[in-house]
Amino acid sequence: MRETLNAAIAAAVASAIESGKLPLPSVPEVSVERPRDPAHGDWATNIALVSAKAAGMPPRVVAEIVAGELRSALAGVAESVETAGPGFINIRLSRGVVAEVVTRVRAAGASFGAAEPTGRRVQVEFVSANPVGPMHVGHGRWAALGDSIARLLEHAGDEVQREFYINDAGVQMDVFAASVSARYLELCGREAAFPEDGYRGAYIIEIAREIHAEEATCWLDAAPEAREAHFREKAYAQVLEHLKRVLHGMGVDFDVWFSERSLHAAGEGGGPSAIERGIERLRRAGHVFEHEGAVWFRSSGFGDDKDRVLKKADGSYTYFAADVAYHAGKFDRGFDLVIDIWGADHHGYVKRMESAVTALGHPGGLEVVIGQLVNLFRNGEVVRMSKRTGEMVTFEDLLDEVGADAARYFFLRRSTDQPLDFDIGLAKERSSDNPVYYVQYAHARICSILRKAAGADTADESVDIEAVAGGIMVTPEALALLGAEPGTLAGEAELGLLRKIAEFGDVVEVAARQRAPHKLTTYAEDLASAFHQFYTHCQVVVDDPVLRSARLALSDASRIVLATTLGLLGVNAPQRM
RNA sequence: GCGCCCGUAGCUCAGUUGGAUAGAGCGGGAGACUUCUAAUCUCUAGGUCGGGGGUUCGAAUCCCUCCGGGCGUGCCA
Repeated sequence: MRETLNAAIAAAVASAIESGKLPLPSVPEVSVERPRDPAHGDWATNIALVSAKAAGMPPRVVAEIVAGELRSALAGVAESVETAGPGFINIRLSRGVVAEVVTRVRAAGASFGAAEPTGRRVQVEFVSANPVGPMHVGHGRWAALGDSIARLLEHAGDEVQREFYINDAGVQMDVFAASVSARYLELCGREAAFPEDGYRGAYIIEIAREIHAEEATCWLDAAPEAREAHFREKAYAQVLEHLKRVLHGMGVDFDVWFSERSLHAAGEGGGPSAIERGIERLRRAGHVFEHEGAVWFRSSGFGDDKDRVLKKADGSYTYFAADVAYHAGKFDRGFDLVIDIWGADHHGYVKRMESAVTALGHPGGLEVVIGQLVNLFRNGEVVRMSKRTGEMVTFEDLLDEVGADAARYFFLRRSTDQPLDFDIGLAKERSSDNPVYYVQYAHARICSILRKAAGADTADESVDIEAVAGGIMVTPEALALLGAEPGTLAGEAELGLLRKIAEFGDVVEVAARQRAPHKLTTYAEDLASAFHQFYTHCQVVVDDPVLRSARLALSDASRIVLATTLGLLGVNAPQRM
């Protein structure tokens, strides 16, 4: 519809110019928008305001001229074309045209609002936690965020791969192993000094206990190096298993789990490692220099504050060097766009990574989304956590308590760059205060209506909703009954719902482009609200078979869009509550 | 000091990249179930969009400046 109107407006302006009514050198950029206020119609254009100056005429006069042309061009499509305010042209579509969206939604089903395949290959990398402990709630937010962005991009036509980068190289793994080792020795009844900077969480004891249960005391007198090397792998495997299980439990499954270690390992036939080859690439491009015994990347040449070390004076590589190699590899794998989702505490890292990707020959190929942190509350009270003592509410605890649907929904409800206050009490509440239930309830209500329409008990779970929905037959003439009584509560409720459904395509497009799933939760709540109003003011299963078919079809279209929206959020759409 | 993010109703936040009278939920006040789920709906109160300049037909939105908060600023990961 947007395209149709754009074209019609451009043509109207062109014809006004041609007939000499409008003194303009050329047709300006046309844009139509949905007015905030429904009293302003379905669509509005500011074309007259934009071009008034060039035409040397007051905006309202320009608007009148264009509106005159538009009226005849849009006969049959628009019910009215009016000028208003400082010079807007408001277009009100005829009811039949507005109601067509019901047919389009029901024909498209879950793919309503989806774009044609773009052929673009996108990788979304997210969570990417150190495998040395349980996920915290921030990881949960990033998991929900990354997965939903991936779903949005898929809906927008991209081919998407989800990847988890496992930081399994580096000193944190040694600290981890030493911590487990100390707990193991304690379990064996031996005094053991706990590492100064060790991980003190109770989960370390759990891991040690499992090893102890399996292998008893056979590592008690082993050389510390051998013991820790063994424990490191055992503990790593356990944590990785935990990560996969928790993520799967919330509906997040990765295509690739990428090990940082593989970047350090020698290449084919003992050749240079991926890290060494990555540095070599930067060197060949002329962006590497040596200084004070270290190897540097000249990131300052790409807008970074300062240059960054790749290889330390002691011969080891920085985390950044591994990341350079890792990102080089992503583009080798053929991705057109690489999206990284990082916690806010890493935002100082963005510039250097972008610099490296540009230096590798992929300017603009990397996009970093920064996810702000999560503050946990319980009924208004802050939940205190201590990193030092390891006391914390893990993400798994949170999932167990509030469930995957509420967790995902709340994580995605705020814009990405906004810190999130997560209230556990509210997320569990089964009331109207809780937006996730509000939205799901609208979906369940629709299913209940469909069951009734099929002549079944409204609570009969064995009813196949899709089959019932597929059996609803409706004619364009019937659909034109929707909103046939504007000004009445029923008529306005029907029109409001139709308009909200018609917005969906725009919402998905913007949410995908801006990597902003929170626009989906806002939309979901608006759509649910529009449906609840419709439900209150309009009896769906009425005696008149024509009106009934129209309202059933509208309910069904609402159901489909509601379910699709929730699907993009990764939240279930229950048929009964 | 420098860099990034944020500041909108009592609270938590939207605001479609410059549009019309700035919105929603919660909280406050008043109402609606013989009806397809009241986990719902209706009405009402509440604002110098942190302050001040600027850009223009038009600014919460763009530019400058100041105030206030968060994070970052390692040859750590």
